[in-house]
Amino acid sequence: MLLKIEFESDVPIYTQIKNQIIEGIALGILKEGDEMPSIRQLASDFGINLHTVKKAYDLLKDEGFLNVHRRKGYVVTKNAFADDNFIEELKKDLQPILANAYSRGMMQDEILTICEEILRKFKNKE
Amino acid sequence: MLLKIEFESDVPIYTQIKNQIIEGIALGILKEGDEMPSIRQLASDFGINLHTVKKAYDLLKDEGFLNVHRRKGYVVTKNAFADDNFIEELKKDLQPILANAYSRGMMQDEILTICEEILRKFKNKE
Amino acid sequence: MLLKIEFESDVPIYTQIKNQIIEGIALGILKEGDEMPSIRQLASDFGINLHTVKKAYDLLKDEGFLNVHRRKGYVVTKNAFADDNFIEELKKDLQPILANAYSRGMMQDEILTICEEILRKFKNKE
Amino acid sequence: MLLKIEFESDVPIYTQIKNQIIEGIALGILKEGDEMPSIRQLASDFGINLHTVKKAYDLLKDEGFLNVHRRKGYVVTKNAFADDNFIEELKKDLQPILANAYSRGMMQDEILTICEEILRKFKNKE
DNA sequence: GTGGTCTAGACCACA
DNA sequence: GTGGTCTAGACCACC
Repeated sequence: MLLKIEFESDVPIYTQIKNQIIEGIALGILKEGDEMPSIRQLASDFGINLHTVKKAYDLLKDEGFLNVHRRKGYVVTKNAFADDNFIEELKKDLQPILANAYSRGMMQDEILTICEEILRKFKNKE
Repeated sequence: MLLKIEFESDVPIYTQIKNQIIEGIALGILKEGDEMPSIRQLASDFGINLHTVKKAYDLLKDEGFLNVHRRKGYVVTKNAFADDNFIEELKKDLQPILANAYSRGMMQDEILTICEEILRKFKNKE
Repeated sequence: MLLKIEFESDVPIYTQIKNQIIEGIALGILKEGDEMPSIRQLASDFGINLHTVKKAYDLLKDEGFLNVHRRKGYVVTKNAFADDNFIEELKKDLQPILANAYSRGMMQDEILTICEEILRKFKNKE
Repeated sequence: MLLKIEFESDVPIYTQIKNQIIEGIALGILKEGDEMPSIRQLASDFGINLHTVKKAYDLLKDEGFLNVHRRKGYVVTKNAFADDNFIEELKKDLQPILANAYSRGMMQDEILTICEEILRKFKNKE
């Protein structure tokens, strides 16, 4: 699992970490049961503060992607599921992004192809 | 064009305005040449600050969705286009959202269908 | 709304704050729409750190008892409801406490009476 | 007596052990005079540290639920009783839990019924 | 060793 | 003014 943090980005560091871990799960790089690097480890690896890492981990825990094991620390889990609420949020998140692409002249198919490309990289479910 | 502002959203108000105007363009509700309500008008309609509306309008101007006309005020334009930079950004924006949906157990097809649904609402280009 | 913090308690300060706010809602002292004191305000009132207060507020937000309004700050809301998950948790929380009382020789009725007393203080729903 | 330890719970393991033993007593599974498994035994059964088990046992001893017998090891006893202090603590523990349930829209009767259900499982005193 | 809590203080985004 | 993010560093609980 290789994280890449952009310090100049306007997206918060903890969000970058969170997103990349979720992408790691989608890509099959991170599997259920995998132990995450300790908060302090990851923080020192990237030269960031442990609270920043903790916030990312805690959000992932709240969403059901991580669990805290009393001995192993944070562990990948898969309790997150797509309920109706999530689907609603998903649409709300996608809508402005897709609208922007469309309003810039892209065709529906072009946009769909990009979505497909991204999804194809994700590991097929066994 | 009906704007709906959620004061308890974590999305900044100026972003909400900006997004909804872009969506209005995608949906065909706002067409090239349409005059936007004045900053003062819109601000007082929603009981928000002038600066907030101006920030949204200015961002839209920077992106090529609005123009400032000396007499008519802000006017819908269509100078925004999808260059390589934008496509890169688009992918970067979509990736974490799609990964999240996928990691929650949704199938690629399900996710694509949602994208398609959203896109279908947008007005076909004449 | 009067908060009382016990610094020598082994229950974390942010939990004390969180609990008392929930009790305030149950008692009818805090009503939907009420604006909470600002993070900094409450922190300085009690001589504690603003992060501690923020953690309490954020937990309450996650549970649906508070919302962040862009102008008013944290506001009492009532999105929290008792789904099956909550009921499960509730039982899991109550069980050891009630077992302890029972194992110390209290009769079922005695224990129930205490629960009733506590519940009776809560404001009847209109 | 079957213990079940959740390593990913936020409840400390020694507390889980302690609680389940008290519940065992309430349920009548553990009776006065019963010999507990040895610390070593229990620790190795669950792959946990000796100190963790010892801490649970010692706390139970302090509260009057266990006694140390020179030969038999830890033995169930029933010296624990509900003095005024305990009743105070009991109320303090119950209040936030019940307030939470109530603030989520449960009716007083619903909550009481749950308490009753739990209590009913406990063995009637002979 | 791990995570959990709390402090003190800085700077930024938003309205 | 509000909350949001990040840092640096301390001390504790648990295993």
